[in-house]
Amino acid sequence: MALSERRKKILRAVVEEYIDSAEPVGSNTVLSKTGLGCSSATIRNELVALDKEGYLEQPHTSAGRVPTAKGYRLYVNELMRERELTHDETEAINRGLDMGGGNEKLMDAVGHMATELTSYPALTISAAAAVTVKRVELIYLDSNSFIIVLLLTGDTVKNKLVHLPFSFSELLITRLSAVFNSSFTGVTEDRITPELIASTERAVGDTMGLTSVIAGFLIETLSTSKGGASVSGEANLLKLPEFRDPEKAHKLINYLSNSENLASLSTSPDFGDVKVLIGPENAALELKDSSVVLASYNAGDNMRGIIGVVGPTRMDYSAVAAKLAYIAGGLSKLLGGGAATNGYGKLMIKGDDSNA
Amino acid sequence: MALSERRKKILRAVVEEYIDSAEPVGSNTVLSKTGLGCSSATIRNELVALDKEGYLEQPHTSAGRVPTAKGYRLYVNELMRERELTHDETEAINRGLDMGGGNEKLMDAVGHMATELTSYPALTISAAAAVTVKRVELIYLDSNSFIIVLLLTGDTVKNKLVHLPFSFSELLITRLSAVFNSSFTGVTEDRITPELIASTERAVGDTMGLTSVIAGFLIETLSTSKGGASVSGEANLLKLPEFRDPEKAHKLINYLSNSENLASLSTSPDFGDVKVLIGPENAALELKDSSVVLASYNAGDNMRGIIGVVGPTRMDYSAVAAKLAYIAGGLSKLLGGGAATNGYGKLMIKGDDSNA
DNA sequence: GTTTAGCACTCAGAAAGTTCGAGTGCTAAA
DNA sequence: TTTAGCACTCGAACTTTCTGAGTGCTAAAC
Repeated sequence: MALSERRKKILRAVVEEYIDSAEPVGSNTVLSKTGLGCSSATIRNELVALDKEGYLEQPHTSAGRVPTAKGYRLYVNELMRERELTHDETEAINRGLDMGGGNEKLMDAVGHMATELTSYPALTISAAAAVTVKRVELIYLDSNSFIIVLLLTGDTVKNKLVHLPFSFSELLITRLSAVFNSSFTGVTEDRITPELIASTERAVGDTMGLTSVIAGFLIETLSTSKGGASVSGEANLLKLPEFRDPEKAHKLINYLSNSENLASLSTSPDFGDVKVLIGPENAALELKDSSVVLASYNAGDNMRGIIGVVGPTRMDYSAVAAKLAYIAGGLSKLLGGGAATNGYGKLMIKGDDSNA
Repeated sequence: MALSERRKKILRAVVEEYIDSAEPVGSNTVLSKTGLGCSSATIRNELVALDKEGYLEQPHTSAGRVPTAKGYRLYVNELMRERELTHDETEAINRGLDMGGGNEKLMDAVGHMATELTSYPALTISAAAAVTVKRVELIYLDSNSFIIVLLLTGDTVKNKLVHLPFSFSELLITRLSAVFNSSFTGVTEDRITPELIASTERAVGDTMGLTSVIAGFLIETLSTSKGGASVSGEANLLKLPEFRDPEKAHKLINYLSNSENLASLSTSPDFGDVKVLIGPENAALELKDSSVVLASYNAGDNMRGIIGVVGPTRMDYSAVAAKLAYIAGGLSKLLGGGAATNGYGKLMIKGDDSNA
């Protein structure tokens, strides 16, 4: 059953007020916020109705109302006013994205920026469908050491300095370089078999195991480059009244510091959209009292990234979603070589309605 | 004035009990801990004396005693029993150090290990006297892009993929490579002047500004490689009773998350030793209620690193110091190509006695 | 049927009061 | 110098009281 206009207005007022104050909202507050031309008694009647329908609840009789997850859901889906970013905000984001640097550094910086902008912990997740090596370069340093440089899909560059206790010739390194470029490029991790390594070893006449060293680094690099997740700004939780109990904060922070947990957040197939997961909509127990807002972006070369923030259910969804959408749009443009499907920074919220 | 044997025993008992329990220690507890053959009244008399001399204090009349910074200082300098690491502990550390990986990754891993081992936030700081580039390699990819690979003193390798909106020849890249290797190696950041860049540009016939791009990356790399600091495991503070107030934890975490703050901790010229800074001995206001334990190591090539932990003044100094000393020793061996001055893992505590 | 004034009622949280006991300092005797 | 003994202190925990924001209901007004 659809809600009357008035009830919607009231629900919106309760949600927005509660987001601000973190305290149960009473009928008088609603009255003054909505400017509805009726008395507080009327509002109370409406509140009872919203309560019955499950959009609001009371922490205890004779307290004001607090939105339920269902209430937030409706708010996010229908009631929320789209928040335009200020010029300063878009400027700040553009500047932040501009600073270049390696891929990982960029993600780090983006995470910090999201934290800065929203004052919630931010998370960045990236996942590649299939990473392969595009180019292998070996740099001979001296008879005991050389550098491996790998160019991966997604234009990430990885390197490693190898130092060995025995000597080898520059010629061997050159030969290895050529062979690796012909046999190991465009190949996914699982295709680098012991057999391939052994045959390469024979082909190049490597009796010292250099081939395995290099192949080992390839495998390691490919497997660690498949994706990653990190958080920043966890300490911001401590400022929030819902985490007045350090125990609670600790639990959530612990959960977030495990990158496997984070990675599991990325399952949702949203692209170019912003996704909001409210309280119990989260699969993880540790997030049942919190909300997560995620925006995904196209990182090129079949890579997909997600940037998000975690906060209390009482979160300024509208501002957070707008900021993340803008950042994600910028990243798509920067990395994916094109705008996101919905256009750069266009806010298009898709919720998880399964629980609503 | 030197303390009598009995008073030392009592002081030690108070400190160790308080480290354990975080609660003021009474005369009866001391009695049962020391097994001293006297009555609690005698202990009380001694406690009053220790109180008068400034080693202990009472949170309020009729509470037990708590060590002062001076008390901890004496404990650390004279009373503390050296803690031997268990086989499991040394094993764990050795394993942790073994896992190789790039320099930064290693430091990250070491920080996490220190956190794991001590359950306090750990910090890693590194500082190089003068970083220079040992070798420059340019890898031509296509007419619009190439990779810069830099080998720095300390055997760190840095790279960057450069993508430009105009074409250049492979020949130019090769020439640039040669010139950079001859003119820019062994040179500190401040010696890379606009004049040098301009003359290089002329020498190599670069009209497109590639030289500046590469030199810019050199400068950037040299300046960011001079040192760095990072923290891990901040959330561990939340478990401690002294940080029951989230506000307090937040302040400290904030302080620690600023790497400049961390860097300023490294001023103390200890080498191969473990340094303990107790509460007010810390220069920073934010650390006045906390203690910091630092161990430094030789990272080779004139680089010096520090690994440390931050915790409440009530910290198990002996265990923490032993663990850090062992880690630092291992790092010296691993990176510096030799044992620390005091031998691998030998514990040698040097305090800051200026305030004692 | 909807709205509103009016009022009794509820209940968390603050404030004030009470109890409890660990631990003290002091005294006087050993 | 040590110790038994004892009055005293004071925070922590628990109880009680007070307060007021906010409710739900009723009955009259629109």
